[in-house]
Amino acid sequence: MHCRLPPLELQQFRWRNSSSSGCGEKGKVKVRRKLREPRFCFQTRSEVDVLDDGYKWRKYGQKVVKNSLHPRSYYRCTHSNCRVKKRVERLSEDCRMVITTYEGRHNHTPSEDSNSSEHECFSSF
DNA sequence: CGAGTTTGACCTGCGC
DNA sequence: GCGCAGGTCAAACTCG
Repeated sequence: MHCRLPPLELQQFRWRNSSSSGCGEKGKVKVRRKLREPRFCFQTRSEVDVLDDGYKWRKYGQKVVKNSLHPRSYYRCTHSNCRVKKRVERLSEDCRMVITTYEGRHNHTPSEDSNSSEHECFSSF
């Protein structure tokens, strides 16, 4: 049963408001929502960081967290209409164990497009 | 040439 | 109020 939820849920999501000084043209100072999308945490034991779930992910950041001795990777769905994000963290105790946290829901079919694989059996938050 | 990856800088929230 | 930790973006670089 690798469905245990790590203490990641304690973290809150915040969006950076484009309040770049000097860029008065921005105007979009309104916060991008506190992000109320569901989250799906998965703990998988794999040698690879990214699991090919059928979607295309683009890495947009990497940070080292104190909780883990390994850096955490941040991925984003390449689809323009899909703002789903994925967080991949490696356990310090088990470098073979990776925690994949999905944020949001895909509003499109996987890149394969072979069939609408409704593998959304994720525990709806 | 384009998409994707990498790395650093910057910002925000929370704890002390 | 300040410092720390975590998260995101943007510019530059690389590979296909």
